[in-house]
Amino acid sequence: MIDVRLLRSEPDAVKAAMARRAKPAILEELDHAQRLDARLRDITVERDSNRAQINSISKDVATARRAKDDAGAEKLMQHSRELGESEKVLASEFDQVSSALRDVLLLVPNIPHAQVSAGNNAEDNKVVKGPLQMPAKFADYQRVPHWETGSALGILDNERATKISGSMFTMQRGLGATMARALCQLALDRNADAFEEVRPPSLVLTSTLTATGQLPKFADDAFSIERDDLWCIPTAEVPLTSLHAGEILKAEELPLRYMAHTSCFRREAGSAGRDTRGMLRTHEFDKVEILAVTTPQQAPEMLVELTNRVEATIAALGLPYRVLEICAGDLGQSHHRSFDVEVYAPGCDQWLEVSSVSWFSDYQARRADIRFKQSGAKGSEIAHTLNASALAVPRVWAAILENCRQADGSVAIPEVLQPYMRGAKVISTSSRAKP
RNA sequence: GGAGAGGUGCCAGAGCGGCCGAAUGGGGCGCCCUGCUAAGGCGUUGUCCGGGUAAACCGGACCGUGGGUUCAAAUCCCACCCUCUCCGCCA
Repeated sequence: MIDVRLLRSEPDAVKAAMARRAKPAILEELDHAQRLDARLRDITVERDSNRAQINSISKDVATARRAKDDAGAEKLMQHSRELGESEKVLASEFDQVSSALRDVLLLVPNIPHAQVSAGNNAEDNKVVKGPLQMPAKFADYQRVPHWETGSALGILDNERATKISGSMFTMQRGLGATMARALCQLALDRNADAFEEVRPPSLVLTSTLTATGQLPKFADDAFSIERDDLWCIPTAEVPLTSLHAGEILKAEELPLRYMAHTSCFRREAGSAGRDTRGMLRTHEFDKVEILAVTTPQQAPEMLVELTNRVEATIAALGLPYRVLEICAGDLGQSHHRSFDVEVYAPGCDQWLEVSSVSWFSDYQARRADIRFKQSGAKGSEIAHTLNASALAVPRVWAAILENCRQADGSVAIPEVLQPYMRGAKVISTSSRAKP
């Protein structure tokens, strides 16, 4: 959520920055929010002074009662009753306007960082690094989509996954399943030097999913368990961000760094029928997320650190990759600035987004009410949050199957993964799981 | 799932419907005393919103959450949430 006070004090600057998102509807929302805010302040002033009168009369009533002046007390009470009536009106007006304002603000996206490049959509995102580790030429045996290699080797069994759970679910088997787990272990180990490992709940409250920005706008993208009013997390970002919701942290404790390996659940409502083969788009997948809570000053440096960490893991796997900066028009709802790391998959001839490294400024923290306090200082400030996929399993798994496919149809396991795979160096038909 | 107890400030813990934003103790911070330490003395110690150019200051809100009663609610009533104990069930 953006700061209403900023909209109040510098509306033109806010609107100019927001216009870069290239979505005119946002500017209308901002106008609407401004009008509601002005109205809300008028009501607040009136309501508070009305209440002040009631409070003061109540004290006078007590004084009169003590002085045995019942007639005087009765008169004061009568007056206060009248004020009470107008308070009821003011209070309901206040509730109405403030919840209307909140509803609008929840839909308003974050303000893009000044350095975010201009652009209207994904086409305008610029490659800021790479491609790296890209061979001059791919062999024909690398030009095989992972779903073909996966089923030939018996490590991807989507037919049965679909039988069990319906479309867009996948299942890895044998060394395929082992490799999925190995990737997570690798990502955790590579970040354990600075990030505390957390195993958070996978089901969360509506308020938790609202804090990170998925609700109310993107309700269709999340699985919900209506009977219990719970939601399946689309990413560990959701519970990790809310870890400190409603808390006031000490400035000297920051930055806080957390990582978590969880399943992620996505309805992919807008993408039905897209990327249906293989593992590129699925309802459930595993991911290791890294997340930081920082002061505003620490955030830019953290953004660089997270990007470096994500990149280093992909580099260690030996995969071809590049880094893109997301332009203003393609920036996610909650994002202040972000970079995508993409891996090239020769079999399906696509650059696959394997991580989005994002800085949310105070947008999520304001929703989640995460603050920090400088020791000795009065008051508190809203914290900043940042996060990244340290490693999202399916697409990296797919990219390995395609990049590391050998002439004989087997897949060479990247060296950094081998220690997590009981020493296996290659996945071949001879290591095939029984049907 | 059943029965009972409870949720108050950084912590512990008190709180007849008005004099309670809240006693008291501990902790933290500041000062004093002391050669150092210990002990002691005095003071101070929440968050949010609005007004004010601003420090001062003024008004409002907050005692699990949401409603209600009342001139007035931490205190009374209702619902919900959470925690603890016991029973049941169980990976």
